[in-house]
Amino acid sequence: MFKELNPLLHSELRLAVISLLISVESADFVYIKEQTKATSGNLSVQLDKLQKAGYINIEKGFKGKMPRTTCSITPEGISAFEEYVFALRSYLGDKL
Amino acid sequence: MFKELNPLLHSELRLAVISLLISVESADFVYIKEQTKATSGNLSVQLDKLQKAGYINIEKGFKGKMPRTTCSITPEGISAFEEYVFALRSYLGDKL
DNA sequence: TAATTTGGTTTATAAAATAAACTACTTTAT
DNA sequence: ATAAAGTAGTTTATTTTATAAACCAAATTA
Repeated sequence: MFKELNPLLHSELRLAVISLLISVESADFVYIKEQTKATSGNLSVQLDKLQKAGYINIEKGFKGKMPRTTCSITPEGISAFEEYVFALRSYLGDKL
Repeated sequence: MFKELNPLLHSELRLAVISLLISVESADFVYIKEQTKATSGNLSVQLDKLQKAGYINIEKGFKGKMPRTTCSITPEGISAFEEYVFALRSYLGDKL
């Protein structure tokens, strides 16, 4: 009846991050923070979880002298997102 | 960019309950428990939250001698669900 | 009448989200 | 040169949520 919703993606902020990254080659911390309106702390924690799950890559470098954290989605991240959306349908009926 | 997801509905079990109730006139505790595969404790707690939010009605009665808890969705529950689905779209792009 | 089952509720524990505080540095102003 | 303010985050602490475990009352079955 109802399919399981991947708890890693069933989180407003993590879902927003994945949703953002899926349509773009990469995005940095600051940009993601702006788009999602997350606090730095929350974003930092959630990016970590997504990375540990293998859903995103995080690269740390510098833009000039300033630190820069760049994120991109992995193939596993893409398929996890697609499965999540598929599972969601079982909850939304014809609404979606 | 990303719309806020009503946290009361952004919960696997509560979403399943609402999803179930929206397509039916009413359903009792045992039926909801079966369909959602929830434990009694979890279901009891989540039904309470939905009721306190005004999203569902809970009627307690008896079927013969056995207690029976019957739930139905309210108009507020319906519109909250519809808004939730609408907000979700902002996360799902063309996937849905 | 003694288990066992049904239909739950309450309480305790674990996990998650969020916010606050902190670190390390850079830029700007004095 | 130094202090103040800003950038880019991380870490830690607190609150909130979700889940599970334990419990309760009544009914049914053996």
